[in-house]
Amino acid sequence: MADSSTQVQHPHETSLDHHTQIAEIPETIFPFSFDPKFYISALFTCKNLTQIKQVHTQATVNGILQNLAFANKLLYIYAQFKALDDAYSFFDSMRERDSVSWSVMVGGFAKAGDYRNCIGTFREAIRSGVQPDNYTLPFAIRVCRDTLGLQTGRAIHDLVHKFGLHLDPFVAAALLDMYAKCGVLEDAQLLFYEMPKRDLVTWTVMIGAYAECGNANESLVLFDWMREEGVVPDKVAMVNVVFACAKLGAMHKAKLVHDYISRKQYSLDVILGTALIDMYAKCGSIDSARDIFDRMKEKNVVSWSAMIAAYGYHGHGRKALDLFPMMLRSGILPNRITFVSLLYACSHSGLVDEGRRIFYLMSKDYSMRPDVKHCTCMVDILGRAGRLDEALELIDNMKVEKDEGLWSAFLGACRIHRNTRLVEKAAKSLLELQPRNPGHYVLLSNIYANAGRWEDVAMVRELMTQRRLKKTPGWSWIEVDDQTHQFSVGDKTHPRSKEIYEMLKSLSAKLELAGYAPNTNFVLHDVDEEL
DNA sequence: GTAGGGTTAG
Repeated sequence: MADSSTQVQHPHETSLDHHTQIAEIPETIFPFSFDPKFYISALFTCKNLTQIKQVHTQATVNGILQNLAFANKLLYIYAQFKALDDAYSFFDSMRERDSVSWSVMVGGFAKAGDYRNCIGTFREAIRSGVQPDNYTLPFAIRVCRDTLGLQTGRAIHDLVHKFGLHLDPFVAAALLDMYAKCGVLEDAQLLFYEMPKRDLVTWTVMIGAYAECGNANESLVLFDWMREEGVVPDKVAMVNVVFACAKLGAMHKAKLVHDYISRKQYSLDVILGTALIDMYAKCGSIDSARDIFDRMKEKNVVSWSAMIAAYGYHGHGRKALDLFPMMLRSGILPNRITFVSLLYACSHSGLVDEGRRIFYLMSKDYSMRPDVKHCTCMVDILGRAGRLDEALELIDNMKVEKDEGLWSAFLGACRIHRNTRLVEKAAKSLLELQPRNPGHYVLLSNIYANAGRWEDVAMVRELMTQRRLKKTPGWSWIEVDDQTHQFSVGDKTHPRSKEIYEMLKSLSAKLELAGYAPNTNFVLHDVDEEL
């Protein structure tokens, strides 16, 4: 293999600058050259696949392919232009490959979304005895993240340890992200606390990981800690912090974080802006959300959908619907999520006809076939309005697979309208769909209890015991004056528990005096301790 | 030859 620096220069190109030379000649004519650098420059001026192939051909004729630096660049350019077939067939023909060649190939498949070939090539690399490096590993790990391939991810983590790369910031960040998205926060924590030094991206990923896994409080703790260690957050870090506030629903924190963003003068780009809209809406301030929305210079379909959804869960169905034509006028096309948000807004404001219109509009005008989420919203809209038969008809005629959420929506409607026959049907469908979910058993048992069918209650309870299922109690929390308080059913752990129960008692008494009769249908037999 | 970012039903 000739090294380009020691190779005798060809007389034709002695004093030429490669870039100007390429720019000045017609595309189809290539001068003779035997210098790989010349071909590498040529590759980076290519505007399309045809030009790349011309350089490839010329390089072949002049024997440049033997040069590994050139060959790797050629691979890279093919991958950049998403010509993975060309890249791979060339890769296959290479007589010599180094870790760069492998990582370009693995990364090429990863970026093209070809997960199977990405992991396949990675495996091939390991088998062929190449040392995986901090370039190749993150690509393979991110595939595990995107495919939720925890098992493969763990196997790769073992490899990482074997090669002593677990403290590399690129590798570690990829692993943290993978564990968090696969829902095993503990694994992410272990690795994170093992690291003596963490860079901004590592901190950012971990902040996002905690929020993602439902521990947004810890995200904010990490955010403070990160700054104490002298790591300065950037915009991407702030998006994760904002996301954590949204998850937490804590207005006090939300304001602090927004103040911080304003103080640091991070410009409100479309992503940070959208995250803030969502945060304010979920923390209860629809006006602040709208304020951000109005101040955003650039808005895309995600920002519009976020604002529509925000009005939706604040019960402002009309305002949500009004945004739709405005969005269209500004030249933004709706996506599937926009329609979910619109339908959701209808269901929470009782807008039956509008919901129906949107539902038909999406397939008629935008050729989008409603998926199970759209159908669930529609079932919810019809069901809440008491049109249970229509809702059931929609379910029966659905072409897409039915899931838990769909049956839950239907079941909710049946309970509101006290339709015992349909309630049972829905609960049984749920049970069939998810036989390991203890919640569904409790639900069915409550329904039987309600109807006085005690034998059926016993049967369902027995089934639960047999299958070793136990319902885990839910928690709720509320933020008061920068303090988060959390509660569970029958919970007496709060320091002011006594006062809280007394207050509840007096509230119930007042409600009763005002003529309110609580609907105990829904709570019957929910918790054993209360019986 | 590398990384981390926003919206969605029940």
